[in-house]
Amino acid sequence: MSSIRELARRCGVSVATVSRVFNTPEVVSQLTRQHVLAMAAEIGYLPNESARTLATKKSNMVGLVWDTDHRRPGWRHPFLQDILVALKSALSAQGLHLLMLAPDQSAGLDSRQRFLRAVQRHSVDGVVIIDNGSRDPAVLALGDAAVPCVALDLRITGPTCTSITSDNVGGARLATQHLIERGHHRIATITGPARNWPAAERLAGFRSALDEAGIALDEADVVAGDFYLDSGFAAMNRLLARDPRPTAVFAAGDEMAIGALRALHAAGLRAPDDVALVGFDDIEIAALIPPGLTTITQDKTGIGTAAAEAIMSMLSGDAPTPGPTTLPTTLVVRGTT
Amino acid sequence: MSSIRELARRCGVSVATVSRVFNTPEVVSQLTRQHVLAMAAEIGYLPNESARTLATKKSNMVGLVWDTDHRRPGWRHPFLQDILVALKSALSAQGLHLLMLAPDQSAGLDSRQRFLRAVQRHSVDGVVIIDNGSRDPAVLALGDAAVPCVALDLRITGPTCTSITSDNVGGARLATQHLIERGHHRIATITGPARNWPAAERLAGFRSALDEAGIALDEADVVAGDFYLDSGFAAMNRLLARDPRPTAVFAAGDEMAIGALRALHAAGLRAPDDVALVGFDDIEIAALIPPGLTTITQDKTGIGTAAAEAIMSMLSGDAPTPGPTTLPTTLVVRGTT
DNA sequence: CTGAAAGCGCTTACAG
DNA sequence: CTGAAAGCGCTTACAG
Repeated sequence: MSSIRELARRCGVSVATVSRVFNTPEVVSQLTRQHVLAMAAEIGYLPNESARTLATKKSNMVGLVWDTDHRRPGWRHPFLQDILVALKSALSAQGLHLLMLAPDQSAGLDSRQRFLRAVQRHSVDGVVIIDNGSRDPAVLALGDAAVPCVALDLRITGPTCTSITSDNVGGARLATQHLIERGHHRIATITGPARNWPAAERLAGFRSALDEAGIALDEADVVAGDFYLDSGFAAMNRLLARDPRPTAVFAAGDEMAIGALRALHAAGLRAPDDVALVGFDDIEIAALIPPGLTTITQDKTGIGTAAAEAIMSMLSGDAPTPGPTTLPTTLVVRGTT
Repeated sequence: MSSIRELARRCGVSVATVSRVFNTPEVVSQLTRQHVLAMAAEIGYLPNESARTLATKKSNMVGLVWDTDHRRPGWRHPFLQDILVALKSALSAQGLHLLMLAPDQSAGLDSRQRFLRAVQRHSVDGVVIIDNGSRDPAVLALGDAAVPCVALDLRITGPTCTSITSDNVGGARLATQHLIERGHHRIATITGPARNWPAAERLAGFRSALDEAGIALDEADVVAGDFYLDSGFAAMNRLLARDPRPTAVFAAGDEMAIGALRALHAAGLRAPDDVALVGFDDIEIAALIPPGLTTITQDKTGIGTAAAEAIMSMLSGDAPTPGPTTLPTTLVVRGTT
């Protein structure tokens, strides 16, 4: 609460000097430095961040654009919490705060402007964007903000923008190849929403692995889900209704895989004997649900850390990585294959 | 980027007038208001929040104190994400941003000061504290900040502080009574860490329900876990080693309950026939893991919303609710009982 | 090594 | 309904 002026007065120095002991201590004499520091501790002086931001144009805050409001009810990022922990930890280690922005509420804005304006008003040093799972890429307008910007699982363009995502193509290929190695040659897939970037990549990886193995794909074996459990259930039911039915299924997300597993059980079938199943994500449940879901692991902590590093690298003047940064995925074999 | 001065100049009015059209529009003539607004849109003027905060001492930011760094590795709040979504949504609806604070990095601070200082420097309008699961209540110093403050699952004192938690006593009683109604009279419990507030309450609820039913409790049937899966596994093994063994177990957290279930299976036993089991939390897995975990539901969204409401109510001048605000818990019966 | 002064971009009594 | 002016709490050339 006590201001720099008060502290300066008590120390008999100018506010400039006080400012220097907090910002460029090496430039002030040891004696005055110690005096100022001691007095600061005594009266509980703490520099006001708003004033600093106003004066320096640097806020030490990274904006987080995460649209919790326009979501379909029930939407839930499968492992956002893990990403957030890693992101916040890495940022915190550098003294950067993470500002979860509320969309600007001015009347007459389309949703894609609301976050952009919130970003601009707050002098954040950078922004990280998390896929909101909505069909409306409200958020892409942020490419226009002249601020370092990293998007997770979302394509974004702009001179200060970059993206981070898992190796979805590679992961899907691993999953598919694993099924092939298990001897399957009639392999179906349950996909995510067509316009979702990771979903598209996983489908592409699936196709390419099949192709490479010379296995033909019946398009009726490609059934669309929406990443939610229920859609996996429904999709598996459609697959089971086929005659003959596929002997293996690659579900492009663990939640859907678990829905698919339920459909199997409901039909009196079991994995892997009747149908082999592999998922994608490696969420906590995957290891816990019997017989254990074979799946592709995303490096959740790595994603959060990479996002922080991308921001910080741009903050220190580097150009953004041109293409998306892709994190390795790995196969973890459990009971369903 | 264009400042209020620039906009004023272009409109031929004073900066005071421009400020008024954004803050108290009803006080300026319709004509100038429209003119200013139009010009603002044209040149892309947006008020600078740091400057506003500096001038008004109100930041429209709520600080979030969530210590991701001092956690034991692997610690993971079982449903923080759900709380966060609700909290952020409710805050956003009122135009409040959520600032995830990095602890102050000044040398020579003990950890309990770091967050307090971060709070003080940022002129946040309020702060919400999330239990960091650490034994060191680093965070309790925040009771000293002269700022509205709500803590989740954590006791905090101070003239501007209040707490929010689930009805842990009531929930534990429900769980225990349910077991009693199922005919059990030898009921054990797996507890959380003794100094954890919800853990203590759940144990108290468990005891009181037993008491009320005139059922004696062998203290060897109270075994301590730490809320993690592995501790549930270990605890159940200890319980199974008893002779005779308990016929029912109340685990004070779902993760531990799932660990307990695994221990059961590993011993070739099943729930509910050999041992009945009820958990606490109702995390996603509870419904998914066969045979379905009977548990106590916490209102995760309600907790986040209540936190936002408590803050906002204090922001509008109300005194903090004196005691902790307690959210109802409910029993959901599934396959393990 | 230190100080005086201007400036960062806003808000808000105070007059009119 | 509007403007001139002081003030919010800092930083940073510029001099010395």
